[in-house]
Amino acid sequence: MKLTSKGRYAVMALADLARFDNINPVSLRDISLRQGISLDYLEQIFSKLRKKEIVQSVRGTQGGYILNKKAKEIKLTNIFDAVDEKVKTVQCKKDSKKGCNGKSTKCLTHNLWDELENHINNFFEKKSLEDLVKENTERRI
Amino acid sequence: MKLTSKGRYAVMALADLARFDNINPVSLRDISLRQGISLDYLEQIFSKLRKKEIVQSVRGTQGGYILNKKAKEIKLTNIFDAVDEKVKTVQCKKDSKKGCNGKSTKCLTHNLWDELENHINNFFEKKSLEDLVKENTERRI
DNA sequence: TATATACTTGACTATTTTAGTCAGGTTTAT
DNA sequence: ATAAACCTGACTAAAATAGTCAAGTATATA
Repeated sequence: MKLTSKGRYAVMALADLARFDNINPVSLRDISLRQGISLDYLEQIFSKLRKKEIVQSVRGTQGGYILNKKAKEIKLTNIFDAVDEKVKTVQCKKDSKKGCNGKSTKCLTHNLWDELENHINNFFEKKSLEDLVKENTERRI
Repeated sequence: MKLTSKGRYAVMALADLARFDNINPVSLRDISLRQGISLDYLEQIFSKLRKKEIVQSVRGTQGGYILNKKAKEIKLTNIFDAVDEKVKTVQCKKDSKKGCNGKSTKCLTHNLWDELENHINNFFEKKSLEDLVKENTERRI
C-alpha cells in the first residue's frame, strides 16, 4: 500500500501555494523549481485541481495559480479526490447481491477493509491545508 | 493509495485458516476454492508466511498449513510485513542530511506523511487475526 | 511399497499503472 | 510584438502487479 506521486505532489504543490497570500498568483514554474516536480506533470495535476475548483488560474505574464478557497476549507480529502488518488482496499464487486466476488458468503475480511478505509479517510478529512502550513511555520520559528 | 492483492489475500487466507482449530491442517487447495485465490499464487504467499513463522506446514496427504501462533498474537502488521506489503507514503531519501530529495529544506509535507504512516500502522498493530474471526462469528449468529 | 495428495521453489510473463515527456497550442501583461 | 505562463491531448518507458508454469520433494494411507 502506498501513496502515488500524483497525490503527494498535489499536496506538496498546494502547500507551497498556500504559503503565499491568495492575491499574488504563483507560477507553476516556481513550484516546479522549489518542489522539484516536473513542470509538465504539474500542469496535468493543476488542470484537475482547477476543474474541481480548488485553485483558480491567472493567465498571461505574471500569471499563475491561487487558491480558490481558504486554506482552512481545503481538506486533504478534497485534494486527493481531485487528482483521483483514492484509498482503495477491497475489490469486492458491489453488484453481487449476497457476498463478494460472486461467492455466496461475504468475504471474511470485508468489514476489515471497510474499517481501514474509514480510518484513513478520517485522517484526510480532518487535515486541512491550513494545518499543514501552520505546522511548518511553527516548526520554523 | 491502495492495498495490493498480495496483502489482501494473505489476510483472507489466514482468516480462513484461523477459523479452524490449530490441529487439523488446512490445505491450500481448500483455501483456494473457498476464497477464490489462485493456488499457485497462494503457494507463493504461504512460502513467505512460513519463513516468517506465522504458519507451519504439514506435508503429505491430509497435509496443509496451521497457524504457528495463537490467532490473538498474530497482528495484521505481522502479516503485511511477511508478504512485503508496506505502508509507504514518502520517497524522501533518508541519507540526505538536511532535507528531502537533496533540497536544503525539509519538504513541507514531510511530517504529514510520517503522521499518516503512523496512523495506518497503528490500525494494523491493534488488529489481530482473532479479532477478525470473532467479528465474523458474532455477525453470523 | 505404490500412489495420490499436498507442500516447495524458481523462473517466466502478460497486464496495468505510474510517472512522466512531448508537441503544439492559447491568453494576456508589459 | 513578445515573452511568460497557462492549457490540452497524445504518447511512452519503466516498474509493479498478479499471476502462470514447470519441475520438483515429502509423506500419509491403502
